[in-house]
Amino acid sequence: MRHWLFKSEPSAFSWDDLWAAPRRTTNWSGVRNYQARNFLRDEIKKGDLVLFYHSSAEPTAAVGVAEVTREGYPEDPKDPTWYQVDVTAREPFTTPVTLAAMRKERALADMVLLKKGSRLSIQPVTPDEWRLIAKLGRRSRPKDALPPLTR
DNA sequence: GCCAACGTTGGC
DNA sequence: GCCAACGTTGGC
Repeated sequence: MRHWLFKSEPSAFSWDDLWAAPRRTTNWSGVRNYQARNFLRDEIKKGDLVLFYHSSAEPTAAVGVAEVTREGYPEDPKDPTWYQVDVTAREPFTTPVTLAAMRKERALADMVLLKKGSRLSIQPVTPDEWRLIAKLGRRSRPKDALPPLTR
């Protein structure tokens, strides 16, 4: 099982939009970059986990975990140039992991997200990076609390 | 709003 | 195949 980070501008589609969607699921479409397309088409598998990242937001941050529930399929079956997957929201972070917080972690220095000029909207995350970000995202969650509302 | 960095397009 | 021009991304 692999890990990924998907960017979305919350003004276009936010974590809360995904959480509110039927079956908390959406088709992740509209990606128009070939490297990201190749991930969607060839490498992202059902059961992979996704960090949902808010770009162009205040703050920019990873805000929750989603799961890939359908592998890559063409947006248009007659012209299989662009691919989509389905993702289902699994867990909102109790504490969003901001871009600034990630930059402070030496262990995350090599993250694709943090590379200068990097703007890939679908990117791989290593298991170590995932572990740390998930840990940061789950801070301060009372043991016996219900999953929090996202807003 | 600014602008650096990037990806794509198209003339040659 | 080169590369300038252009449009977009996304942090600040």
